[in-house]
Amino acid sequence: MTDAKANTTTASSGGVESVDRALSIVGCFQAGDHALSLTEIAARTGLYKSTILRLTVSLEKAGYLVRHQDKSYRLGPELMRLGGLYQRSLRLEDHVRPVLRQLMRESGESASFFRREGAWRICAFREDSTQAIRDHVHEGDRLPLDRGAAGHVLSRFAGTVSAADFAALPLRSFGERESETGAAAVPVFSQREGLVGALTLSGPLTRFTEDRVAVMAPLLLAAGRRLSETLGGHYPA
Amino acid sequence: MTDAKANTTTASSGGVESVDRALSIVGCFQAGDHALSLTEIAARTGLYKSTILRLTVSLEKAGYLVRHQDKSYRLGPELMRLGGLYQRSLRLEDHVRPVLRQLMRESGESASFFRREGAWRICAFREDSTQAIRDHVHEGDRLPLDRGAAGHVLSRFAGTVSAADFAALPLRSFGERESETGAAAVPVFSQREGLVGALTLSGPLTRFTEDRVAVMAPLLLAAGRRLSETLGGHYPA
DNA sequence: AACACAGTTCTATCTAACAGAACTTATGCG
DNA sequence: CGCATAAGTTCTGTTAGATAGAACTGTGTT
Repeated sequence: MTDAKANTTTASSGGVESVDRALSIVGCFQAGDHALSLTEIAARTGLYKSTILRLTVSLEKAGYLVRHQDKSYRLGPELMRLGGLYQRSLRLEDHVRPVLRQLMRESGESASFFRREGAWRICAFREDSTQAIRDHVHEGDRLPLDRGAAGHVLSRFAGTVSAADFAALPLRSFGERESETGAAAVPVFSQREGLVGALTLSGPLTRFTEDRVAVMAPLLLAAGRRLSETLGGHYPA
Repeated sequence: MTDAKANTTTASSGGVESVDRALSIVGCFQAGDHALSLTEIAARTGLYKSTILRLTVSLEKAGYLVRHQDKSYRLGPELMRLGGLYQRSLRLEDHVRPVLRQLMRESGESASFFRREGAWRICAFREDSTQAIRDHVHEGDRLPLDRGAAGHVLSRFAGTVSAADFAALPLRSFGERESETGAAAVPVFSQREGLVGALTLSGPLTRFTEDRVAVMAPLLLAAGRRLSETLGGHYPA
């Protein structure tokens, strides 16, 4: 390898450059971006506009992007199909959703299920509270692993776990990831994978006081235990 | 090289081949496929295994695919993030308006989009015909749910739907809600909500004869299907 | 009218994507 | 148990085709 232009950000081996670039275009859409202009995409990715124009033709053909009248790019419907497929391929969903729904009904607060994904946690499933004031997290959202009740659960119950760890459940957080939000969370285990995720109840701090959380605790623990048993994992007796 | 101009034959033109191929790998996952082997992917896409191996490195890096212990490929979590983003970026209006405009241009009649609202239906969006004689409904108008083509659609396609229901599309009404007005309507579905509304063409009975409506029918059906697909819902094949 | 800026087209150059053979594990089957 | 066959992986010479960047068009602003 005669060293190429100074440019290459990824540099590292393997893969196909044009594919990396194309996916970086899709990837530069972040929460809140409804539409991005060619110039904006060029700024975010560092690619030449002509290159983007070429790559987006392929992305449009595949339905990953849609170009609007005003020349702006938006994400395309194929992503929804694939996102749905991904979720269903984890058959977790069938078991988790009913539990979330029940948790939400019993507690009145939003119930979510987080999975670890590298150095992050993603909200795999969620049942929103029906109350007017609630926290806003959506399925697919990626949150930090080191903040929030669910984050702590995914960190602490990843390896071998002591009885003391279970005694501390549910793990709580108050105004930690977001200043106005509180949460309580428990782990979920399966037969084959061990820790698969964290069940959490979350909402505004005004409703997440120590007292209130103490009421939610047994609901969460029961749900975590029940779901884990369904998946073949188990809590200590 | 010699004369570049001549070589316009394949004309699959535009786009980047390696990106097309990479996306065809992701695209070959269909409902029910939890995991695909290298060989299976090669069979479905027609690509060489070595090519797939190279391309999948990029797809894995981007989180579009995950490779399991057993060497099988599964869809990756990035797809869920993007799918979620897509759904939230859906502003119903952005997708409905262009469809209405096209419907109106193709048919020459006023096109409207109705949503159910309790025991009523309201005209959420509308594109008026340019003809001098036309029916007069405005955005925001509240009409009865039990009269008119769009009303019937919103009633009949609300719950579970049979193939026979689809065979009857578009639903028609002649001088029903208003003595001088006729209409034809089809349902629109989305991924999450199911039935979201009804697309309708309406105008004076003098232009809404059985014959004329028969001409509009395929336009409406195509529009309903297309819009539904954009929103992640679907018509039966 | 002149400017600035977004989007688009075009092309010579040379990278890096490709096909296919060769090789190394796994899996089945008699 | 061992032979057969298929799955997965690595390697390489060739050249297709992806790239960078200049040039161009169109649109809105002062």
